[in-house]
Amino acid sequence: MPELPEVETIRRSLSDWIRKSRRQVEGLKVFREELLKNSTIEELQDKFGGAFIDSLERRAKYLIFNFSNHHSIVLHLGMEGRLLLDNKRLENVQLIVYFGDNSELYLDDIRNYSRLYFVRSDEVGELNSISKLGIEPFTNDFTFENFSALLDSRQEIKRLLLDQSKIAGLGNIYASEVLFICGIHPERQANKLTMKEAQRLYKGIPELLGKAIEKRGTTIFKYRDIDGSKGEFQNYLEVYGRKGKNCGRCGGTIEEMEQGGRKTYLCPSCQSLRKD
DNA sequence: AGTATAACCTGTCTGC
DNA sequence: TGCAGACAGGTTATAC
Repeated sequence: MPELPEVETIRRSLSDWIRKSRRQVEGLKVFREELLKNSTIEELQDKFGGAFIDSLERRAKYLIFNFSNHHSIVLHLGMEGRLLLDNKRLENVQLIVYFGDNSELYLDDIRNYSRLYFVRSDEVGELNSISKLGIEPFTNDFTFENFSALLDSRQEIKRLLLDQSKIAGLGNIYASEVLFICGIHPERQANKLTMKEAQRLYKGIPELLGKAIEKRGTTIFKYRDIDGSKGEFQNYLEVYGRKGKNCGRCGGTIEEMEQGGRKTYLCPSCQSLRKD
C-alpha cells in the first residue's frame, strides 16, 4: 500500500504525536511472530520496556523509530499495513505498543506483509533492506548527475522507477503518474530517454511526491493516517486506476497495460513511444 | 552483474 | 446464489 508520500504522512503525524508528550513504552504485545524479521518477542519486550521514542525517520518506504536506549525499530508496512492510535478499525492486529500515558499504538495488517526489524540505532544503515536502497528524493544525493547515471539501463523506465535499489520511494501509483506528467511512455527504454525527458523526470518525481504529501497521501483501499483519516491525493490521480476514462490533458482514453506483473496506466497519445 | 519471474497472504470483486 | 479465478499500494528469493 504505502509509497513514499503515505509513509511520510504517517511519519509526520507520529512526530507531532511524540512532540505533544514524551511517549514511554510500557510494554508491547506481538500477535504474529513472523512480523519480527531479526528478533524475538522476548528481545523486543526486554529492550523497549521503559524506553522513550526520541525521533522518527523515514527511509524510502521504511519508518524508523529511534528510542532513548540507542536502539531502533525499522518498520515496513507492506501492501496494506497501517499504524493506528485507536482500535476502531482493526482487522488483523500484528502488534500493540502500550505507552505510559495510557495511549496505545496498533499495527494492523490484514495481509501479513508488514515487517519489523530491531537494531542498534547506529546500525540501521547496515540492515540489508536499508543498505540496498537507491537514491532518495528530497535528499542531497538526489542530484541530476546521480539520477541520470541510473538511467543507464536497458530496463523499461516504469520498471526502473519501481526498482527500490535505484530510486527509493516510488510505488505503482506514483510511477504511473509521474510518467504521465512527464509525457513518457512506460515501456521506453531508460537509456534511450532524451536529456529533456530525463530532466523532466528528475524534476517531476519530487514535485509529484511533494504534492501527494501535501494531500496526505493516496487512499484507494486500506491506507489511513494514524488517526484513521484518509488521504486526498486519490482525487488528483490522472491515470492510475482510470482505465477507460478520459485523459485530463488531451481528452483521449486512458489505457491499462501490464509490466512485470503489475498494472501500468497511461494515456497513449500523451505518452508516445517515440522520443520527443 | 543485471534483470525477469514466482512466491508470499488474505480479502474483495468479477464473471460464468 | 455459488464458486473459481483474478486482483490489490510491496519486497525478496530464485532462476536465467
